[in-house]
Amino acid sequence: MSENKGYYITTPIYYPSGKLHIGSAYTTIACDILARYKRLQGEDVFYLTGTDEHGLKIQEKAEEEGLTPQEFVDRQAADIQELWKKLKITNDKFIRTTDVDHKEVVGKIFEKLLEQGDIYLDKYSGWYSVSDEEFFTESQLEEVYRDGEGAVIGGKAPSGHDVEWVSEESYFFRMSKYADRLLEHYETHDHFIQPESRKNEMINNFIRPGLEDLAVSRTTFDWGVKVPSDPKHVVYVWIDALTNYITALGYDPTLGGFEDQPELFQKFWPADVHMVGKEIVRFHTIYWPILLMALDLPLPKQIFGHGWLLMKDGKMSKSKGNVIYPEFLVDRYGLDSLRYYLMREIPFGSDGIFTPEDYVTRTNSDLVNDLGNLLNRTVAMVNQYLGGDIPALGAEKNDFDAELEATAEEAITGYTTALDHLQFNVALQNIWKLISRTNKYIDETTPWILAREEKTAELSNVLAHLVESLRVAGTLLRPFLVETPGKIAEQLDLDLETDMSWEKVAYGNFPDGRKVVEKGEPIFPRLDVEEETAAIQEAMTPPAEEADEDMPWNPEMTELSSVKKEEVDFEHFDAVELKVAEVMDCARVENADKLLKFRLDAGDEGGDRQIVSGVAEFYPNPEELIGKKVIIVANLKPRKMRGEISQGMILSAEDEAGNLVLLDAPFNMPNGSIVG
RNA sequence: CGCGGGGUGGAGCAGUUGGCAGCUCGUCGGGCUCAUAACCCGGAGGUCGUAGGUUCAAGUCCUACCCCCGCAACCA
Repeated sequence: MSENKGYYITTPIYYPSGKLHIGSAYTTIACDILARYKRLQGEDVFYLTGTDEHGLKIQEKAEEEGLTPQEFVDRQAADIQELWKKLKITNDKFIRTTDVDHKEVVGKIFEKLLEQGDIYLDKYSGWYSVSDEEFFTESQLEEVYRDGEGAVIGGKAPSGHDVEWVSEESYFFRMSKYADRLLEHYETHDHFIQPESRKNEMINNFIRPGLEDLAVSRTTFDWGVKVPSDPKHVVYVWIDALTNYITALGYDPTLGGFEDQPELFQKFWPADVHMVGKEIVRFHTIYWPILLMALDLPLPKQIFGHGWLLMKDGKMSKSKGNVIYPEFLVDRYGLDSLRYYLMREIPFGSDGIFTPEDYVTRTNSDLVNDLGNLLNRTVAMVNQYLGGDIPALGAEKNDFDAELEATAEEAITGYTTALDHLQFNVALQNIWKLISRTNKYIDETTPWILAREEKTAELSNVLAHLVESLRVAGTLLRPFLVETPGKIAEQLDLDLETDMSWEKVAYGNFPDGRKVVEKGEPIFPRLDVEEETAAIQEAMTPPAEEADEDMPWNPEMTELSSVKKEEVDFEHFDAVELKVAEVMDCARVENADKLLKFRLDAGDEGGDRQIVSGVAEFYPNPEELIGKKVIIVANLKPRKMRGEISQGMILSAEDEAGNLVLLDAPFNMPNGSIVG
């Protein structure tokens, strides 16, 4: 804090292959609050967020939509920036890995590491399937061919395609070289990884077993930064994406060392906090620091791996129909309600559960009842009893006053410590302690009785305490809520920037001679719990596709949009042999959660065949399937799974939610009947 | 014995170095009337996953087991 440096905070750069859900908004809002908090305290803050726009998946997505990758990411990045605008995110820069200067520096960094010998060219040896464009390890192969001496000489990929031993060129980063230094850094920097528990996970699972050298280039796709000295290679995500944190500040390895870098970089690097989701802690606490060591740059001060926002039925996913998008909540309830909920409901660092009901009740009880109503009743009383003139605190202090003031002081210190430790929910709890105490104070001092009895001095003192509590609470809320503090200021005739500054946060700084607004409008409208719960629920359920009713049906006009795979011609399809088979027996496969093995009569002369299928979770009582007639792919190449041979595949249907059902064949069809 | 997280009043969670089990919501009863059916007070409700053990004392330490959730393996 005493350093003469800026405060640098980053979110991960998001992968814009689809629409961002509320989880990314959660991270970004958290960082925004931290950024606003530090700015409020007068620190010079640089807040960075952005997008990671390269890679195979983007290339594919773009293709699907008939766009070039660049067109695709341009649109996606614009959408995301639109969202951040909507959430009033105060990032100082939005970096895109397709930015020209970023790409240029990535190339330079790669070359520098290559020159230094940290990156070397080698063969990525493995079993490669040309049609899948994918490498497999031996254990991943469906089938392994061996020669007379037992040496592996070939095999088949899970897709059934032949694999060949390919030594694909790839550049590698020497991770192991830096492992000891990394461990030492962990030990000497207690707060490097937060929360603490994630640190041991990293050490035990990844570092101690030994770091493997990291493949940092690919030749299997080309949407990315080309390696300057070897352009058939594309720089893979590690070096391309992680380096955004330094390229955003203008880092350029060809300029020289730290002292030769641009001012912006020298001012803000190393980052104070890299905020990341727990799923990418590993990349940020192992690969990234090692990369920085290789570049001879200081390491970030802290990596904070926060938890996930889960839904009642587990992880959010489109197929479960439980995805909630932030836009909806903002449009319906206002931005502050969303920001409040996210930061209040989830202890930062662990997972939290989103439910529509929670959202509504939390908003009602905290924002509407406690805070909104407190402001409303206070303003009403000042108007009714004092003609709107805000009084000064009385000279004498009774016990109620003292207790209220003490609570305010505690709230301020509690809030500060909490935020310094990134405990957003605790910080909010502290503010609400003050708000609750103030509501209680009204009951204790009963200003309406004081008014009736015309005890003007006492009454003024009480009301002065109310407005002052609101001023303090409003000030503390400034990093969290973007509209509310301003509304409080407005109703209490305060200037947000001067009267509600961090310097004046301490109790007792309410300026003299102010007047409340004549009619204090409620700042948070009350929500109807049932109605709103239902509304959110509905927003989470994907709408059914709407049919275009105006046009007469013309099948030729119909876009076959439900098709995901490439067209096949008839011959290829005809190569597949489908048959009716009867389930003679069915049981679980040992040591496998998802597998059932079926003994099937498919009319084979040699007897029954066995097929292993990953449907165990949908058929908890496998024996019930006995006697059922199913449809199988009869000429599929046999393969072993968990040691059990599988001679074909049983057809099944799967809905969007992942529910799976085996397809029935009519009972009167004899076993072995051809399907086609 | 693959790795990790977790099991605390109806729901969601706190519980630091072992010392009478707390918070928010809900619920029931009361108070108040300045306020957005709000606010304030009080009650009911928990053998802290199970079984052992250490201790004067265990949600908190030790052992075993059960269950849930991620990841990994495995889903043609």
